[in-house]
Amino acid sequence: MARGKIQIKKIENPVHRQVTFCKRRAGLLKKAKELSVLCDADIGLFIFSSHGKLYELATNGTMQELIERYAKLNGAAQPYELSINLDTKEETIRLKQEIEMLQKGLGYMFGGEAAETMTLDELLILEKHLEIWICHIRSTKMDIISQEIQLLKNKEGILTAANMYLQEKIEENTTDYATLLGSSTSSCPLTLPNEMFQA
Amino acid sequence: MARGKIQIKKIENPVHRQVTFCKRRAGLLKKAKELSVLCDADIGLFIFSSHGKLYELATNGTMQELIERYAKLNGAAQPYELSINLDTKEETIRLKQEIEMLQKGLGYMFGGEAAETMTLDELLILEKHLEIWICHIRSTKMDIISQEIQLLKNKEGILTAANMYLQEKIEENTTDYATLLGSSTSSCPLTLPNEMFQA
DNA sequence: AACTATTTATAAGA
DNA sequence: TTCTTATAAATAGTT
Repeated sequence: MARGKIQIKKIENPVHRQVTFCKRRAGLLKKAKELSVLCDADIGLFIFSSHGKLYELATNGTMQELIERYAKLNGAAQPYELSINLDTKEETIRLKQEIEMLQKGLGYMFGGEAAETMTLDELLILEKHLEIWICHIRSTKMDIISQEIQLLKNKEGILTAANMYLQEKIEENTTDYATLLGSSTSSCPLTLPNEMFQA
Repeated sequence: MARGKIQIKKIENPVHRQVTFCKRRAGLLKKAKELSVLCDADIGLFIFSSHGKLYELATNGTMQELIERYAKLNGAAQPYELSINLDTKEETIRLKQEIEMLQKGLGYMFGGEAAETMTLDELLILEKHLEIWICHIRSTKMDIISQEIQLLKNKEGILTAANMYLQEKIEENTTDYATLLGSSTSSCPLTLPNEMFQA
C-alpha cells in the first residue's frame, strides 16, 4: 500500500515476508484495539506466524474469557466434526433463524398476559430469550431517543436562525421608519441624524 | 481518518457508532485476511458487538482448531468442552425443542388468557422477568437522556416565544409605518413611496 | 449505501 | 531493525 501496489498472495522472499509480517501485525493489532474502544466491542485476536509463534490480543478481559463466551454463543454451532453432513448444518442454520424469528414474535407478547401451564424449565429458557429481547429493546429505544435529540437540536438551530432573521427585519424596518419621519418632523422616535435633512 | 481526525474513545452517538462499527469491522477482517495470505500466518479473530452479536474469522481451518492450537501453546485447559462436545444432531434436537417451547409460549401470549391458572412458581418467575425489564428501562442513561430532551424542549419553548414576540414587533412596526404612509399613498410599506418627496 | 477529503497504513529504499 | 517518504488504502463526515 505504498511505493507500489502489491498483490495479496504469499510473499515469497522470506526477509520481505518477515518485515511485512511485523508491520502488518502491528497495524492489525492497532486497528483491533481502536475498533474495540470506538465501538465498545470485545475482540479476541490470535495470530500464529508461519513458524508457529503466537501473538494475541484480548480486549476487555482475558482470552480465556473471550473464548468461553465464544464457545457459549457459537461454539455448539461450529462444525467441529468433519463428518457432519451439509444437510444437518443447513438444518441447524434454518432452526436458528426460526428461533430468531420467534424471538421477534415474543416482542409483542407483553401486550397480553403470560403463560399458564409452562413448566419451570420452559420458563427458564423463555427468560433467556426475554433477556436478549430486552437488549434489543434498549438498543432500539436508545436509537430513537438519539434521533429525537438530534431532531430537537435541528429545531433549535432553525428557530435560532429564524430569530436572527426577524431581528434583522426589525432593524431594517426601524431604520426605514426613522428615515421617513426625518423629512417631515423632528420628533424622532428612534435615534436618527436629523441634521441630514436640515440643509 | 478522513474528513477529520477522531479521538480513539467510545463513540457516544449510537447511530454513528454502529456505522463506524460496520466499516471498521469490515476493514479489520480484510486486514486480517491479507496478513494471513501475505505472510502465511494463521489468524483467529472474533468480535462481539456491544449488543453481543458475534463476527468471526478463522483463516486456514476452523475457529475450533485455532482455539485448540491456542490452548496447546498456552498449556491451559479450555473450559469450552461442553459446547464443542455437543454434536450437531443433539444440537438440532435442542434447537427444535427450543422452537417448540417458544411457539407454545407465543400461543399463550397471543391467546390473551389471564394469569389465573398460573402457579405461584410460574408467577414468581414471570415477575422476575418484568423486574429485569423495568430495571433496564430505568437505566441511568435513559434518565440522563430524558433530562437532555427536556432541556432541549425548554430551549425550543423559549425560542418559540421569542420568535412570536419578534413577529409581533414586526407587525407593530409595519402597522405604524403603513398608518404614516396612509395619508399620501397606499403602496407597499417596504417599498419607499417617492411621491412623498416630489411635492 | 455512495462519495470524497483526509488521515492512516505501509512498500520500498536507505 | 528502524527511519523516511511516496503512495495505496481506510475511513469520517456528508449526502
